[in-house]
Amino acid sequence: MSDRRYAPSEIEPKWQQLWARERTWEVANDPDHAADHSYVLEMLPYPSGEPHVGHLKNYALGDAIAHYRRRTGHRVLHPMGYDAFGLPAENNAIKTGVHPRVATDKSIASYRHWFHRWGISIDWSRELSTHEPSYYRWTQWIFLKFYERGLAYRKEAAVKWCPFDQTVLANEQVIDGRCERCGHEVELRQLEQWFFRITEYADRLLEDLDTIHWPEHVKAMQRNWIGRSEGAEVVFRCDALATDYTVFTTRPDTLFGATFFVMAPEHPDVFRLVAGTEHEAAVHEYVNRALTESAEARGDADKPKTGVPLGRTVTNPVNGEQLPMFVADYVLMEYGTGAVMGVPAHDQRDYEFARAFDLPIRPVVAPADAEDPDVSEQAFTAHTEHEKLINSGEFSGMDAVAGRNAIVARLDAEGRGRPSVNYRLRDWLISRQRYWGCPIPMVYCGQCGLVPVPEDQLPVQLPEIEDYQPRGKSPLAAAEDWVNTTCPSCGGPARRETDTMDTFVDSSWYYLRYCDPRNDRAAWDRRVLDSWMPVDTYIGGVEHAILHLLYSRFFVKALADMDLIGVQEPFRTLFTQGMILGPDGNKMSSSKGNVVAPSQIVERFGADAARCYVLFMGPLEQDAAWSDNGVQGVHKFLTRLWRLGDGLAEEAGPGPAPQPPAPEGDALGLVRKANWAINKVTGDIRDRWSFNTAISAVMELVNEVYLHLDADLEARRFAVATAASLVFPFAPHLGSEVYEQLTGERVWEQPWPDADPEMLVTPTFMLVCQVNGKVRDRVEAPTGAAREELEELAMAARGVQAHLNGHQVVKVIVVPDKLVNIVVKA
RNA sequence: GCGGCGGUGGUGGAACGGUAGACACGAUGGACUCAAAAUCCAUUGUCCUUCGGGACGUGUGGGUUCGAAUCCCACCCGCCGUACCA
Repeated sequence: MSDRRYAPSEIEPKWQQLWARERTWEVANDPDHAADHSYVLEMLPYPSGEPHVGHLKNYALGDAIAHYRRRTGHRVLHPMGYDAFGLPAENNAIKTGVHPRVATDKSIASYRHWFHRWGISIDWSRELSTHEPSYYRWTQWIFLKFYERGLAYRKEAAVKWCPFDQTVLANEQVIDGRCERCGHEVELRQLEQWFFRITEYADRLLEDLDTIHWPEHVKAMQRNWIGRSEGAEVVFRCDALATDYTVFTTRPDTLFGATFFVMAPEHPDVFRLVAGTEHEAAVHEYVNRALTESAEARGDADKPKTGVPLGRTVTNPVNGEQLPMFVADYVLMEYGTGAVMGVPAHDQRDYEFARAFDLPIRPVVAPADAEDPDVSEQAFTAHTEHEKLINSGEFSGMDAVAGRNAIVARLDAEGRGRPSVNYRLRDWLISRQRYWGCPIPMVYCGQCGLVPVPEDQLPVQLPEIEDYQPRGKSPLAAAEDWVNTTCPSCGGPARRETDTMDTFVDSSWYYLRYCDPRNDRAAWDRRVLDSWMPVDTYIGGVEHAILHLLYSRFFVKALADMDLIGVQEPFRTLFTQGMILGPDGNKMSSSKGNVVAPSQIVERFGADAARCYVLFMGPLEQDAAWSDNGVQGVHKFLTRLWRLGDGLAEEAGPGPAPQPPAPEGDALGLVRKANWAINKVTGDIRDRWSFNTAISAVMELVNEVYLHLDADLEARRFAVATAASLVFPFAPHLGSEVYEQLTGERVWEQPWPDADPEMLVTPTFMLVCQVNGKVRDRVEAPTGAAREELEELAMAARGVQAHLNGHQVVKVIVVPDKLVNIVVKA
């Protein structure tokens, strides 16, 4: 072998330049032949600084799939873009005065550079960025479509406000009562804001989860987030004010156990109920304190129950009892109707409230094996068909399920209630009081009111400003020249909407634009779109499980309802990759000083080693800690493969490397191993997303060649060419290099190899011989031998004989081509 | 609380009812070197051993099975999501 060395720094740029020059990965739209289309997509990056190792894993993973699909006969769409609007760039602008576009574009250039340097097979002709007017023009167009259809609307509501970022947030962006961006506690504010009516799609978003191939935990998170509860609405009348109050309950079976009634502090009727009474002062004080408390403190389930009486009563519709009314902060305005019936015997929160206020606790559901439930310590919450109703008038004696249905049916008949479904999901608040986002294309006219900007006047361009500091309203409000406009309807003076859209709006449809990215007459051509959609394979981090992934599903359903797209779901198959942790096992962060920069790894070991290593670390969906030794190990493997290729090129020169016709001895062993590897790698990629074991199979093949360096040349050439071909999806530069050295061909133009079935079986195998399930020997046996023959061979095996010694054979289990288990009596 | 996912060598992990520990890291010994790096070879679950082999081993306890890391039941521990959601 020569003393030349594997030099990724020379090999890799060579192939990268060739792919760029020849535009190898570009794919033209061809809606007439949609059948073989495959859309492989990784979540688009938010460009900030340089890409990190998580990006490397994400794109290496998707790229392997894309390469595999291409070589199995698909036209593969594999595009790239940037989610370019957003707070970090804007906050940076506030600090430095540099326009967010400048910092963003710089970062995009870095990401673009590294995607090239990693050799990711991207169709660069479709590159897009959400901050370009050519993109956000269509974001605005979709907004107008939603507006037309009543899916975008403005309303005043109690919304989450981040005092640090000076903007409102969507529910999904509040984590544990804090802003997901900056970590500050959010406040509730009563503001008029723009919403998307995602709640209208709650049921379909829930049901259609059954139609897509997504990880169970992601589906579970979406189900939880949507939070569908079945129950009933029940009307409680307050005679003093001649007002009906409706509550939502999942436990109508417990209606006879209601002993009080509670309203949320935000409930609009609270002050009216106490106006002019002795309770007025106390209620005002309580409500004001509750409203100023932080969301986090108020949300603590462990804190003792508090509240104050309203001095009024409502009538329980099932038995006419008068229930005392309270206001208490454990009742939330944003769920249900903002009022609940209190059933202390069967709800733990009501139980705690009743104990604190010395209210009666009346059990109405009993376990199957007792007269009464034990409510001396806590509420009794079971309510299956095994529990029975007690103290419930004519319903006493029924089981809890039948009783519940009967009670709801009677309320329904009397007009005092009905079956009902409630959701936890709230409408999506999309307006933001910030600069660096997509302008909302609406104007306010003194004459005409709220007027949409006509489609032919899009895009509403984001104006240049100098002061990005948010002051409780959008910095855009200061751009007077821009704000003042004319009404598209009457031509009179009007003012533009100054809020911008949540950046999740931008990323809710980018995968549609990739299909037809240069179309300047429409957001997309419907035929082209339908030929690519849905995305066949979508890859990204699990952190988007209920933000981006739910919003995108909503978008597609809404667009489908407007007949703008032909699918109901955007992403047929989803794969969520695990995080790469720092070498210390912690999440990478600059403050911990455990950040591994891909640039350094690529410099030391090459892009192929970096890519292979992140896929080899363990199962792709799992988190895994970075190990420098691990990368070195993968680099060693690639070096060994390269040296085999280099040596064979010197020995034989380029030419076809087919499977030799009738190999024998070591050569046969190599040919078999190569076919085994083809079979293993193919299955691992196609059926299991098991790239770590796929790569280990190629390692085994390479090791096998090293153990048989004196085998026939043709067998070695076949084995090494096969290894290069199989490693190509993971290490495309090295795969291309070795394959070309051996054969003179471009590996990506070769079809994915097929295993020769004859080479997957051997004439003999090692028969495992067990006695009572314990392995006692292994003997060589002919493949396909009859059960009797295998039984005889096993019986005769030395290790078996030693353990039979006189015991009576009770039974013999034979698994053909695998094992024999002899069962003996002890 | 609720929902989801996991507990296998010194480490990351293989094995999806049939040989537990593939592949890799680390470690130990050796070869090649003046030396180091690189490379190559051997050994590497634990404990016994007369060196043939034997016993024990996949969080714990039961069960199903000829056979269980794998399936079932109960429990313990860990991670992730979510939570006064009525």
